[in-house]
Amino acid sequence: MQHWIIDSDPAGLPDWHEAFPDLKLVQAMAQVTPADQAGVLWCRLRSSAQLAEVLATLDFMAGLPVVVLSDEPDEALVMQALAAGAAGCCNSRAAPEVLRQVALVVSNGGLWVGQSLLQRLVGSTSKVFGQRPKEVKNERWEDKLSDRERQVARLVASGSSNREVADHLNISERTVKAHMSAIFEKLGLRDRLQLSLRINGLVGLS
Amino acid sequence: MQHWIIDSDPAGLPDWHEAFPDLKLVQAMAQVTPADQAGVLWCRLRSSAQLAEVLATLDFMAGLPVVVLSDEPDEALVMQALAAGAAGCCNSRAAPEVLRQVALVVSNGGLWVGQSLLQRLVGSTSKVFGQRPKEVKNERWEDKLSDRERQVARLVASGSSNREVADHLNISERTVKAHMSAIFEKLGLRDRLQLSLRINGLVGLS
DNA sequence: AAAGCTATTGGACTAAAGTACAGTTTTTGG
DNA sequence: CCAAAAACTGTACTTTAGTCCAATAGCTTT
Repeated sequence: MQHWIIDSDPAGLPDWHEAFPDLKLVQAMAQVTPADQAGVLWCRLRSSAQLAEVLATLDFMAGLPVVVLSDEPDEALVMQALAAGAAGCCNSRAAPEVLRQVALVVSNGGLWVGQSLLQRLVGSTSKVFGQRPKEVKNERWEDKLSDRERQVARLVASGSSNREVADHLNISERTVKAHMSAIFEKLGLRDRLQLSLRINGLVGLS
Repeated sequence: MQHWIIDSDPAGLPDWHEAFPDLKLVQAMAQVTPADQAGVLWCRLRSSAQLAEVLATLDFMAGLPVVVLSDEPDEALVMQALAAGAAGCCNSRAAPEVLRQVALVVSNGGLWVGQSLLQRLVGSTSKVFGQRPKEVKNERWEDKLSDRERQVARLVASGSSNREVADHLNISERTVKAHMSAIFEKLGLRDRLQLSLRINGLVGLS
């Protein structure tokens, strides 16, 4: 899966690189060479004026689903983007795992709609929105792990082998294993597949 | 993760058992013993009149998210269910992998909204809805696998080990490995984690 | 300063996972 | 009926994954 991110800032955001180690960060549409394989095209909007420009070129991105990244997304923007053919719209500073989840959904033909928007669409003060999130927040996996463990967990959950994680973080494979054991212990899991389900399980609604 | 399904039919549907091998199928609310661990409570509606009855008891199901199963779900029903505190509503005859995906979403505090409803909520004839699904359908993983391979793939993708799959299907572990090799070959994958991402990747929108 | 958590790594080991090669039986379609 | 595909199984092997025991070093809290 190939990820193209278009942003006027050549450095992009750190989380992007963590979310997609093999990301291609470019400054203009023209630099996007439509690969034959599957992928996602992300466009960061620096101003709302840019929206029209971006959406106008969506048609040229033949196979790739397009996700709009905005620093201050509002619901109107999301609606516009979706109506114009984008597969989703989310905050530029979304956590790496959220970005990966968005990628999973849109690369399979789905649409990504954030929970806040969905809440307005449904238009009710559902008990679920009011209550469940709190219960769940008490057992967010992120809170149980150290920074390094979280980093390892994300890479593994996205399909990397221990060897690949080790190379990517410049540590020994042995250390990766140590982190994995700690992760399993802390989260009460059995293996990396369960970890993936735990981390990627919260998909579809941000 | 414990799954309780309430249905007046003591046998339930075959797909339910395939989706959740360790499912607890009961005939009445009273038979649901709220386990301390995480789980999902599924209620099958046999008539729309049952809706009020079911929703009235939602409050008693302390920790468990509730998903309404309907043989003929319509958008009004889904809206009612959500507004009353249900975490989702889907077709009783949904495919096993869809059920599992619903489970993943709701057990993590999310809401499940089907694509058709979302489409109406968004209220536009988005290009994404019109075009992408067709492209994607040409490479649906289900179409590339045999019946048995599909069955194995689903179990593995939901976190089962080879041994567990073998026991569940009453075949040798060796046979499971054979199926796995065939699956990897046909789908061009490397290991079971990639398979899980491929299968569970389409999450959040049915 | 001592205690505790985190990051790091090593050796050694057990257990799964995955592959290669080879074979039988059953099912399916022409 | 025959051919092809699918299902099933075995032995043997290589590679990952995961665990156990042990150790060093940095950083934080009491």
